[in-house]
Amino acid sequence: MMKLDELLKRRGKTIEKDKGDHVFMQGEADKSLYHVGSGLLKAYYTSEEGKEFIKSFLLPGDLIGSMTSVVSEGNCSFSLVCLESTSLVRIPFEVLQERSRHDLEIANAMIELLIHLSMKKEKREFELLCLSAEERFGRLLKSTPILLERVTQNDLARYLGITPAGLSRIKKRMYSKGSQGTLQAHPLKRSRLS
Amino acid sequence: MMKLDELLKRRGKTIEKDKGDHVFMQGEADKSLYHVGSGLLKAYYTSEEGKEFIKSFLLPGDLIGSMTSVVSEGNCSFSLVCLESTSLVRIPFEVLQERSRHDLEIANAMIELLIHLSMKKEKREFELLCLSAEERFGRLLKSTPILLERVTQNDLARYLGITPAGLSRIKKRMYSKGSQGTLQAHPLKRSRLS
DNA sequence: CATCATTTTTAACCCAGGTTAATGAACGCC
DNA sequence: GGCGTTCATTAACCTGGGTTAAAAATGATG
Repeated sequence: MMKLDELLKRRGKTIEKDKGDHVFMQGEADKSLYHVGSGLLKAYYTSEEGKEFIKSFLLPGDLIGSMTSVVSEGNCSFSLVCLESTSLVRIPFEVLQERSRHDLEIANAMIELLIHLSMKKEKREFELLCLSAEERFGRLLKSTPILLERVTQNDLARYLGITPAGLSRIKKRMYSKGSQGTLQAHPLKRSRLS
Repeated sequence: MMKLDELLKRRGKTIEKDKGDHVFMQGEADKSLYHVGSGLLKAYYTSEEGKEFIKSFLLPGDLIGSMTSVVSEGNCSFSLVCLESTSLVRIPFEVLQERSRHDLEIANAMIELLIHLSMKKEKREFELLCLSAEERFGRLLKSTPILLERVTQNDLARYLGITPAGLSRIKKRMYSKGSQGTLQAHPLKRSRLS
């Protein structure tokens, strides 16, 4: 992992983006690994009807690749856009691959990396398959409460696999359960961002 | 990939299982890679309330690992059970890891393998997040129609993220649409297995 | 601070799919 | 060939969440 950081530093290029800028878009041919330095991004699918489905949010330290795409013959299966001004490091996947081919340490760092990314996907798959939207929201509340203050309710809902109206109802349900029940203090305060 | 096959042959152990036998169960500490030689298996999560959610079906040629688990501190996050009598090759993940550490070719085969597995997860994630149960069923119908004749409607439904009753309704809906519409010949014939 | 744009919440209505329980097919076995 | 078992379908009822559109809250701006 040390070695991979080093490689990223030596061969990667730092990219600075503003809020709203895309890093890449669904359908493009980009195959790279990105390391988030600062800011906030969202990775999302766009359906044929133009609907948006959010795959994940990315925070500093996170890694995301456009190389495990499978839809449309190997082009990017999703888009990556900045929700805040963001700095990230990009390294083409070919570089990683080429270096892996004659550097054992790099290859093993890649293995570790891929396992790490796989575990994240596995977790997401589990949540989508096994949990209700309300349970997914509850988990997010515990694991990454920061997100609630930085993404819109619309994005939050699209990440949970529901619509903003649906999310509002869930919050209300949770609050009323919580107030006469055991938990939850204030009504998950409603406020806008930016 | 050649090298990995070879390693599997040399260091892997062949396992023969009967219908109903488990290869490993959720919560166990097993960390291995399995290669399916023949038969049919299902990988599934069991929720706290005891409900079953099917992660995937495995056919000959498929690979599945118990090493990218993330739930419960690294133990298996799901169970693997045979739906038919099955033959598979098991290789402990430590062996792969250990060999990767001093064999460049093996390490690169592992990278390729992990990317392949990641792509499958990515596809599943996409389907669960972006498609309706009916659309998921439609895709399965096209990509792996064989499954329809070899798994129960219950399992099929649990794979699609719905209940058997729900699946029946979807079939009926599709059939009636199809008959006065454009496609679908016979009512997706109803018959049992085994 | 009044207005405007944006985001969030609500409400009304609808539909997909859950739940439960009953009914129907197929199969295996005396 | 009758019987029990297992699996699949159906029906009745209910709930979560979609859809649309309106209302309320917030933030930005002159």
